[in-house]
Amino acid sequence: MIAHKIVPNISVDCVVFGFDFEKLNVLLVERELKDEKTGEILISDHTLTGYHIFEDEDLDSAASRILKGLTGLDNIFLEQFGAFGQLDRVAADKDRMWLKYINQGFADRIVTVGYLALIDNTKVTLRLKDRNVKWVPVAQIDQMELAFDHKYIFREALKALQKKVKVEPIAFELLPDYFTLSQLQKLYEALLGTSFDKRNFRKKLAQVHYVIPLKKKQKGVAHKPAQYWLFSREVYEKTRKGRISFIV
Amino acid sequence: MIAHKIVPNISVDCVVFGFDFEKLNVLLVERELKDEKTGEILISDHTLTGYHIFEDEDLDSAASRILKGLTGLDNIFLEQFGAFGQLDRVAADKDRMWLKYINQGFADRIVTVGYLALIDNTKVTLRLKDRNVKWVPVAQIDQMELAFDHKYIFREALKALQKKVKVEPIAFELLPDYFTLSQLQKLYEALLGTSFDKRNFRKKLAQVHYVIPLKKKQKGVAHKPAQYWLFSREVYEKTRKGRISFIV
DNA sequence: TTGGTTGGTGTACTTAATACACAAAGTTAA
DNA sequence: TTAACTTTGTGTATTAAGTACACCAACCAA
Repeated sequence: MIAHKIVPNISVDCVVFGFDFEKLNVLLVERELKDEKTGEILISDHTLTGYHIFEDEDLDSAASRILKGLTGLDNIFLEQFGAFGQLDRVAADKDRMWLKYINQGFADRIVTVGYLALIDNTKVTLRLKDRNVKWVPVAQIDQMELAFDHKYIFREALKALQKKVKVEPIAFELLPDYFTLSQLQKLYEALLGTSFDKRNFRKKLAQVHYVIPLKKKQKGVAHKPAQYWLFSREVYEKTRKGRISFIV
Repeated sequence: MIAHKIVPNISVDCVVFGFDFEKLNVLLVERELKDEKTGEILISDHTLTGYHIFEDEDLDSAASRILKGLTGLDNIFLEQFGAFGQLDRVAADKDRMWLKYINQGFADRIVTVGYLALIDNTKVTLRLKDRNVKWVPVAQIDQMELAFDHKYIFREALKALQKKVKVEPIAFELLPDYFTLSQLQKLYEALLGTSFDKRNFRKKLAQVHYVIPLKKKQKGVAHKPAQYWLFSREVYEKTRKGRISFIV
């Protein structure tokens, strides 16, 4: 493995969303710092997943690299949603202490580029050397303590996601290759924080041709088994109108 | 005036749009470099308006500063639409030559944050010391030579603008405080590259309460004078529904 | 066999989108 | 002063989409 030189004042941060068929979750990394002598816990909170870009890589590549490291997957949905450069974004005492502790030659002033990542929970087992990674329900983030300006960045990511989901069929990135319509509806409800009428939701889907029924059905469930459906990006690209929309 | 230290590898670029009641224009700065001895023209093309950020300012402040210098105005509509960090974005021969010539200690690798700016043409006279600034119709940009990756950045800006305009009432930023409905329609047509039926366009506007008729009328025009209207952001904020919408 | 659970469907009503044509109010030029 | 020119401003009929709402079907478990 080649050693890459980092750019000390530019990073990317990925806000990784996942859906567990119940609620929307974000991926956070635990951050803990103990006093070497006393064992006192100096820092205990969470961060988004991010790192500095390398001298020899693009922004997008840096984000892909980070996600690959985290999930083992390429081809994850990944999209910029903003750049964050507030003067004080890494200036809190604990954050300075942390940067000093990890001591990797980062600058005092860091601009970070935020990436939205949508992943299919069912395909992935997370890993990150030496660090604990976990899924946290988005509704809980407000009560949590996050490093740097990561809470702000998370909120912007969520807003961007909610906006985008109304206008483009990206929600499917959060589902397995095939899924039931109830799962899809629950996902939209989780994403947008609303609820839909089942019949109307399905009527709307019927207008669209890129959600396609399979022959397959659910098995082993204690109720009428649901049909599986699939999202076809190909059909979407071919049939999309200039108009806005799809759902709400 | 205090001397600010620049960040050598981070800049902002503003894509400034204006509307002349006929078509949509972008603001470009002429870039020319002559050989000192022979007088031969080495570079002759255009750039967007941008500059490096200072050590002691935010990204947003940097963009505001640049626009203030250009237009004399604060309170211009200004919004990030992307960060650009391709490895080769400042690597073309002429661009390297230019950076060497202006010799201000910029880095080889520069990440720039793109800002969309919408300005009311009627309020502004442009200025930029030592440089020619001009409005260029967006339709012409494809045939022009632009510095760095500025053509790409411009295209991304236009896409972002077109997307946004369908969903938020930002087009009004391009018009004077009061305007006729035909002007508004022409603006939407210019922005989206489509055309609308006059009656349907007005019917749609009538559903919305934030475009408000004034008592004033046009004067001195060689036809039936049109009524003036005004956009009220206040009414917009109060009456907006969660739903998407407004025009096309 | 019953009860529990989720899946899947249709109709009536309201609201928005689209297509389309002509008289009114001003200026200009003969 | 009149006629020609130009842009403004308006309404209706038709089609498409959004909304509100209730019940039977299919499977499992006990």
